[in-house]
Amino acid sequence: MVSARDSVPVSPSGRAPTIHDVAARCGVAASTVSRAFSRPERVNLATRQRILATAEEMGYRPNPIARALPSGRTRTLGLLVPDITNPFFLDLIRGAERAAAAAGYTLVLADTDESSETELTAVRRLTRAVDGFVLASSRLSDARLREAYATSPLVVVNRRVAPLPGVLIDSAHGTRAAAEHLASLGHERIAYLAGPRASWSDQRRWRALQSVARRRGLSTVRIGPLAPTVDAGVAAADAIVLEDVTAAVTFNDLLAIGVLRRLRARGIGVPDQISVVGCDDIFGADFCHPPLTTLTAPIETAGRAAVDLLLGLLDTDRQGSGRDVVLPTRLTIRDSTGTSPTGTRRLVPLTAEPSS
Amino acid sequence: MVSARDSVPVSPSGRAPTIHDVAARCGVAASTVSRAFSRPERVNLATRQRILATAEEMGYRPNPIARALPSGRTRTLGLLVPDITNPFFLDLIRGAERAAAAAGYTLVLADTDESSETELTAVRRLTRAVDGFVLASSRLSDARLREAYATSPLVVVNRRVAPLPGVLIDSAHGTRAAAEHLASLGHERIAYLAGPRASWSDQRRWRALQSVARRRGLSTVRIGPLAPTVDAGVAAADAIVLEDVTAAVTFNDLLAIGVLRRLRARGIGVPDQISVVGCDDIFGADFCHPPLTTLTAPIETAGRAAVDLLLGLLDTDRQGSGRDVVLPTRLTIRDSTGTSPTGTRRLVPLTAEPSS
DNA sequence: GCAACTATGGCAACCGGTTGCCAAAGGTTG
DNA sequence: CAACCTTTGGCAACCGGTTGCCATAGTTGC
Repeated sequence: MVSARDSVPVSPSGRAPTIHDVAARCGVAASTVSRAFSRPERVNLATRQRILATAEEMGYRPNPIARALPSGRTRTLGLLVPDITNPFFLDLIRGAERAAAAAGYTLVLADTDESSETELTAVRRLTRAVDGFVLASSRLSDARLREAYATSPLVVVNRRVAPLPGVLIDSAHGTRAAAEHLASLGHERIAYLAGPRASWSDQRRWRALQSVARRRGLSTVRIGPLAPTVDAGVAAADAIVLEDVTAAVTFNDLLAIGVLRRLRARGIGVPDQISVVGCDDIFGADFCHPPLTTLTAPIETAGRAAVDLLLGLLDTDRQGSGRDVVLPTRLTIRDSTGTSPTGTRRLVPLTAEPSS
Repeated sequence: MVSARDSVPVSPSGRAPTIHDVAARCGVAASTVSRAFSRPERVNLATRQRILATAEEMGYRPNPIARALPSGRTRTLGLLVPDITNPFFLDLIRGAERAAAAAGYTLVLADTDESSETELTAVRRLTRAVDGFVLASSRLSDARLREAYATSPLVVVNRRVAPLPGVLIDSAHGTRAAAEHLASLGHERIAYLAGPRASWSDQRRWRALQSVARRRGLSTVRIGPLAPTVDAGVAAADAIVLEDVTAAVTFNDLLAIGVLRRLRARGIGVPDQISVVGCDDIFGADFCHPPLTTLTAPIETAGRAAVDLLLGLLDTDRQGSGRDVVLPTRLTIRDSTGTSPTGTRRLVPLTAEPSS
């Protein structure tokens, strides 16, 4: 009714009202007020309503810090990414934030700056401040990760480390599809622009590419390791040209976009002279020029899955509800790939893969 | 020396060691251990070193929650954005995260989903969990914002609300430059794709555009309000065509990219038939097709400035160290603007602006 | 040689909630 | 009507630190 009442916090001291202020005003004990909020069935309905009304009137809000102290649970999750600059992580953050919000959790975000030092420091600093961690593309060693896992619940993304639950975007299948796509377009020599040395997905991708290359009699050349950035792609484009390939598959879209940019600046036509395949399908991949053929990765889903996995770990009821989550990629063909300028279009039918 | 020692936490109970465990092991009181960390000069050097060594050996880490309770300071800042999906906020988050990290603060991120309800809930939920807020493009009413400001330190971005410190990216000057640029290319009828109704910058931009239009004798048409998304841009492109303009200025780059995409799909040449000017220069604006002429906004700087302003608010020593921060935009000319297909190229010299 | 001062460490209250345990009140059953 | 059960609320300890105040011991000054 009185608008001033529910907007301005009423407290004796002028500071935010506490459970004790409410209790005093209601003539009950603080514990009863506490229970009125967190354990309604332990309090008489009438008493409870009186307490809630008074609390509302006084503008009382439970202090999350005080609440977290006895329980040790903050309803907060830590998300650590190596580089916020990378739009890949934008999608991941988005998915994680949504899943966290849906479960009533808050997300704490930290950029580890591609440094395992910084990452470790961040984990230590946050350790009792959050209920668990999602480490995306962690730069920590396997040993360090296991160690951290002993201390707090933790899920890794894009890593496979023995006992830790992880979310993996497996581009092996997608990479094979991309390689077959290139082979069918007559490409015979393909460059692979490799990502960071420690990357699990980089290894998967390179192996998948090679397996198709062997079967199809293509030759491959690996360029890298490269930082997963546009600038590195710009620089690597020249290396591609020197290698005299007709197609390039890149570790991620940022590299591919860099390559596109540089080739364009040099007047080298894409896909007329060189075909380019990216990976991830980040924001921008569909409207760059030419629109990028890429492996579409369910990044947002991965962020969501990581948080769900972590929440499962926290929930003592359904312990170990699931270990790893493996998400597939699929090939999205746009305009950056075309028939090879040298080879003739191969119309070899795709052979069924051995199911090993 | 013994590697197991500094990695495995040693505690009597099996839980993480506390200040009391360290104190017991050292034969001192808990308060002394506390002081050894937070008030070194109050403890004898020898005692202190003994305590630190023992703490290290036991793998003791201060509990940030327990630390925050008496002081009320969590060394954590809340950053609320209406839509993480928007790359504009990616840059803002990046800047904010960096500034926070540099000051030893942690960032809590929340997406308010373009809803003032959600935003208010998030503020309330986080209120005692963070030391202050950065509200980016807040959807809250002025009254609510002032109310929140009474409760906790708070900085707004892209809003101007009487007593609250804010960071503003003022595109008025940039918009005038863009309008002059279009005028000099012979455009006489310009569409403006408006952003959300409540947007402060949207109003600034529209007014700046109109002021140049009046001076230059151009006609303008306002389309919107529009959601600041690619999809809205796609839809708005058709409206632009119907309006029979030769140039369009958009509220942000997402809209511009949507417009570009749709015009391309319809076979309408940019800039041959229609020129497009975006705003913000987000990731992707330079490699879309054609590369977008846009107002480059120092978004990351804005994020950084917002956090710095907030930290200044928290720091009782240098209270009110600065109120608003206004950051300018500048016109970045790329390939989405060109001479008007109808008008002849105007070579009217730019008149000096009245300095009012 | 004694008063005054300083350096150092301990005690205990406190931050704002949560929760185990107990007591009082009221209701039920035989 | 007594024995017992259930409901409800209070007391007090606790979560893990921080900090004001005090006690002790050692140092300095006169």
